[in-house]
Amino acid sequence: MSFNSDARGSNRLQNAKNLKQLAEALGLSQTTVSRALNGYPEVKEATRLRVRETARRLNYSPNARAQGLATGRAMAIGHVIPVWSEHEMTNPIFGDFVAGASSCYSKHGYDMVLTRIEVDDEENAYRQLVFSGRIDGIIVQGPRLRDSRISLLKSLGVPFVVHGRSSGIEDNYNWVDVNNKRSFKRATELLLDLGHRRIALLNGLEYLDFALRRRDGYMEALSERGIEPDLELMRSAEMTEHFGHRETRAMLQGTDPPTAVLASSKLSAMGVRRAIEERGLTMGHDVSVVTHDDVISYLADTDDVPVFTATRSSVRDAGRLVAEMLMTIVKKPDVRPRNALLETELVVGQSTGPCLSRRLG
Amino acid sequence: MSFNSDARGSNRLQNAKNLKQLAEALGLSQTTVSRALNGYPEVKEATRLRVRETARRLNYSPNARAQGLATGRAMAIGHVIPVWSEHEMTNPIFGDFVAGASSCYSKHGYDMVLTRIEVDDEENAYRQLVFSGRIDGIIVQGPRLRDSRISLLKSLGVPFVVHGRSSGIEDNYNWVDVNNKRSFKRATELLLDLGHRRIALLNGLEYLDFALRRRDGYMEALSERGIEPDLELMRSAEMTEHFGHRETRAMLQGTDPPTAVLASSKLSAMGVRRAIEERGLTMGHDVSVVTHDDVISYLADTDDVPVFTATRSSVRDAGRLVAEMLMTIVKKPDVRPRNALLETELVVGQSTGPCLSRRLG
DNA sequence: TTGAAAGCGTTACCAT
DNA sequence: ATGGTAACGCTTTCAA
Repeated sequence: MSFNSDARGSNRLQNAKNLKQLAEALGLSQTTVSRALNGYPEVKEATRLRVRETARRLNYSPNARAQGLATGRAMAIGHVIPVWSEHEMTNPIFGDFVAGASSCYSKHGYDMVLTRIEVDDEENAYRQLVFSGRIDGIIVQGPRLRDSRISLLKSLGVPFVVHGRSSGIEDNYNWVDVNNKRSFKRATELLLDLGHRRIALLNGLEYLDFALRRRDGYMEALSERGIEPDLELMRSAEMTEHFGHRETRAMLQGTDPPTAVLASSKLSAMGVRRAIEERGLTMGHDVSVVTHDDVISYLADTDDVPVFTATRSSVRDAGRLVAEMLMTIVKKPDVRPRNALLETELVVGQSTGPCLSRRLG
Repeated sequence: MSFNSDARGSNRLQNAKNLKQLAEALGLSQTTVSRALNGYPEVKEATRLRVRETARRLNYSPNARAQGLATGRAMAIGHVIPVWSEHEMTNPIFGDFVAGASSCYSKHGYDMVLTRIEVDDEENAYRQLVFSGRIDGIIVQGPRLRDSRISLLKSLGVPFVVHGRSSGIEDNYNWVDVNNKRSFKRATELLLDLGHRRIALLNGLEYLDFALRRRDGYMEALSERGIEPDLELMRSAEMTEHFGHRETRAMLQGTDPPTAVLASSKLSAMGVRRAIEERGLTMGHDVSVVTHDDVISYLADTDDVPVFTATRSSVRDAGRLVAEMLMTIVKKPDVRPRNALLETELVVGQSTGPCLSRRLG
């Protein structure tokens, strides 16, 4: 019946699975169709419209692999989750950070590729990732002290932005960071001003650079007031609820317990709270707690109650910012390294908040 | 100077950027090298070893785009973040779920591609994603009532697994879900057994299927005890801390406040707690709170204190399971639809826990 | 056991 | 303004 359906109604095709079919249906060459679709100026406006319309009607959508092969661009950014053999290191902030970053990418038409990389053969894995051609740029998470990835990625010639910094690296590189040292110094000073002398620090894993900076700030504040740091009050591990609970309990059972706790994350602060309440003590009365998530700004999230927690949106903003920076570099690779130091703001309302209320001494 | 460097020291190349160069360095054809690297049986073992060694030495790594173009496989799985124009819907569980899933993918050598899709033109976006060839399979998150994506993806012929279910869909499809209805029914019954009659439900957005199921369970438990549900006590929105705080405060200010709150997420439960304490009431004494994250099992996370929270690892396990299922389907597309209903377990320790302690009546 | 050559779906260069 | 054709880097027949 429908013999020769090709010659007669060549534009009555159901679907165009590739450029060739679409071009045939239109009676145009692949070249022209490609140009029309990609907005090249040399194509007649009428043609462009007809091409667009037909492409839509035939449900055509380009093959990203082939596009990438031809252009050298992958239209995707890689985020790497470092995996230690011991612990999995799931960053509690991860979700919001990713949400912010990916919203930026999608604005530019980019995708986000998540890869887990074993820290053991990191070098090889990054090399493979870069040469696989799946990505155009990389976000480096959780930089360590003198992190070797920075020089590696530089030598590979791939655009990258580091979320955080790596102490001990002389080279220039792109980074976005929070002023961890300053904010922990200020938080410690705040507690000192309130009369506290036994201030505990529940820090993240101290091979991560941000944790080192936080400890520095804490130590500096103490030493400037002539207070000897007590190693009993300085604990460091993955920032889980369990960690906060365990260490706080241990410290409260000690001979000279802390009157304040500086917790490195919201999650561990929850554990701190639990330990305090278990002991029949009251938060903000018997023991003060200051939380610090890896954030841009500390905000009171309602008008009348000051709380010291990372707002979800601030983390998202950090993701967005890092991504935005990478986008500009990817699109214009010859820009010089840039960086942004986001000052942490401690917003303290009334001293009647639930966490931090008691003035000692 | 180094003219003809190609012919003389052909295997003294620094790096092989593609198969061609590697083959030249080895004095073999691309075909043989490809076969050697991909473990085809017809290649001599000595050759394979030599090829592997040289590939390593010359830092060769295959181009995934070209591989994908040639094989039709992308070695990547797509996760879609649905975006409503109004709110961004960042699932608090997202991070751990992704961590679990990606650990499964990496075990199989797959990557994970995150895409944001505007709910407005969902159909088109999914179609593009599939035909772009960037992915071999899709994880569907946050299914709605009679979710149209299921039939769409089926018709597109792409392997997919749904995290959750969609009520009203007759078709078979692959899914992994928690027994939301049953667990909320049991949680409600638990509170009823303790003598509570005014039980509030802080539910997630009720166009999401899981929230509907939870409400069903809550309602069924009430009706079986002959209790009329009070719409004043049933609130539904995105599960944020702010939501928990706002609604709880409103309810506690009402004429007939609840004596117990069933919160749909840990985050909103934190808000509930804050509202309770602001009012000078005590958790577990004046008001009981049961939290339910979207989890597999409810576990007491220490030996001596029962708490009703989602453990992070359980969410991770869910991600792993969903991914594992998709992997088997992707590798063997002709398997029949399968699904898994993960029973929620309520572990209740002593009734002396911080959240749920008071026996009324 | 090895190799030559034809795809895979695009884009980009060079004509016209 | 449009078309032919050669890349892009790999896998996979088909031959030898």
